[in-house]
Amino acid sequence: MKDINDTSMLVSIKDFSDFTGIKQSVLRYYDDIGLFCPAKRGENNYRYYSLSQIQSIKLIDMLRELNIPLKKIEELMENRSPESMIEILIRHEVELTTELRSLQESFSLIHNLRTLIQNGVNEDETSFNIRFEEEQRISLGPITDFRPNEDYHRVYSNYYRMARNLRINLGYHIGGYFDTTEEYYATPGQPKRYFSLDPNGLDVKPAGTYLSGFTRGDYGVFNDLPQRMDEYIKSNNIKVLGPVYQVYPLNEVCLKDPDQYLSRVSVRIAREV
Amino acid sequence: MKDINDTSMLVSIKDFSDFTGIKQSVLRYYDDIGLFCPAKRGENNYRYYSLSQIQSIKLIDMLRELNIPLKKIEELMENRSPESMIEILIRHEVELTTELRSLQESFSLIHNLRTLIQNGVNEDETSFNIRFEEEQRISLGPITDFRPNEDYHRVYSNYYRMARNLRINLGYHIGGYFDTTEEYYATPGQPKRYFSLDPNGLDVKPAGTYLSGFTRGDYGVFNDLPQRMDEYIKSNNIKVLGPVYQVYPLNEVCLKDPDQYLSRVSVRIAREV
DNA sequence: TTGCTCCTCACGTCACGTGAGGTGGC
DNA sequence: TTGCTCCTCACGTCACGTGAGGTGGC
Repeated sequence: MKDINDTSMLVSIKDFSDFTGIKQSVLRYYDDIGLFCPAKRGENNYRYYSLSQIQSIKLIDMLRELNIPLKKIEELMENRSPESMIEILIRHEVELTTELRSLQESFSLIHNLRTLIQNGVNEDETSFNIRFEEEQRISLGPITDFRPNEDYHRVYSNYYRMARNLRINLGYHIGGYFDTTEEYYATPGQPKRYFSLDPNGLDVKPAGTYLSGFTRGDYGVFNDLPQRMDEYIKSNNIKVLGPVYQVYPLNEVCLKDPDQYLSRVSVRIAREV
Repeated sequence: MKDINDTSMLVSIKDFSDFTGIKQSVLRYYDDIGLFCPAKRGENNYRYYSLSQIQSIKLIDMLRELNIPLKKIEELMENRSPESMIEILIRHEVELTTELRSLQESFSLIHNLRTLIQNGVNEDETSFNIRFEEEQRISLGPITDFRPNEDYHRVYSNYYRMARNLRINLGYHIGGYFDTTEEYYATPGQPKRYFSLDPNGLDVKPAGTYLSGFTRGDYGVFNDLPQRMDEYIKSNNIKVLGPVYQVYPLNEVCLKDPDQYLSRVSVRIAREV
């Protein structure tokens, strides 16, 4: 007969693992390094955990999820007191909020990227299309300083360097911006500015009706898209309003062959009547 | 003279590391295992990364943050296509939302715990106090089946087992609940129910004025608190309204010595006139 | 020459995961 | 006896981190 008072609150490693979701191997490891030991050892050397230990291991697991090294956690649990615990918990409330913000950032980055790729995949890239587009937040970079006939490399590099100082998030897709279609036709490889599709950006690509055309090829390759767009606009009597935006819905993020990259050039136009 | 077109978009490992926030050692490691290689190697074997690789490494870093093994990520980048990328991104948008939810859960767990401990630390535990308390969500467990004079061990264990099936989160603090003060005075070691301080719980501890008393000691120890409370209520002519809640603001989570655990018993009363 | 960045190679480390081989209660 | 859970010990592994020792351009 066992002493009920002693053992009914004690559970085997399997049960404790089931209760808490912490793997048995992890529990054994924590015991080995002295971080978290079972309340009791049986005569057969079995580990027995008390139910009230659940809250402690949950706390340890949370601190570990916050990437605190086990050594630190051990130190902390060794010297625990209400005051020190409060201090630690406050610190991690703060860290958790920044964690949450960074996860939300990741989410919007992934979401943005997917939407962009889907746009590239779903479009009929052989012809122009006209569509209403919602307002989109972006980060516009400074005015570029292209020399005549210079390719994009130097200026684009500078954009990257400046972007860091301007706190422009370079994880988002980067595109080219032109003030007018004329500017685009004249120097299609030399955007007036670069911009980042950052949903927290301070600038905005306005909502409106946009005309979009496509072409395949590596960065800097625009083929005959400018001429085609000019002709299309003229022959359809389209009234062009806003700036021109160039993005690469399909680039090295989802393609290996640069010749297959897909760029889209879109310009805001007056709504058809 | 170097070919500007070839190198101006290329940056050293240090610059690339600075741009992206990915450590040099990590970049070398990714190159070693073939996950992410520099766009070019110099004649001196230096690694040169192209700026357009920033988006790719950002994506890789995000996938890694989602705990995807590098082997999988490599596989994925190796066979990347717009379609496969869209699929992966959608899957991780879903995972990120559950991640976000679990972080929020962690946050409320930590916040709850801290508030509880702070209550324990800040109170004058030698006397009773009367205070207004906000409504608090909780998860009430089923009615307990104590035998006469039985201690809490068996019943409390059963609560834990049932809690799992009832989807009560055992990470939150657990307390005892009594319907009336009489019930508490009669059997202070045998709550009518147990409950969890789960902010997503379906039950509620109502807002109102509460009388609280304290005592030190291990789980199940109540000393003379019931008598003291009875006397206090009678001699101050307090009108008792609601149920009695018992919690342990200071327990093994923040203390090593069980004799120092602090329990608080609070009961809703009519507001003083 | 000096300082700086870069390289490879080898070994360490952190937090486990995975058997292998054996015990013990129903 | 069988199946199940538990144990220890040793080794593997994943994703790096950390020198040691050496190169190369301004």
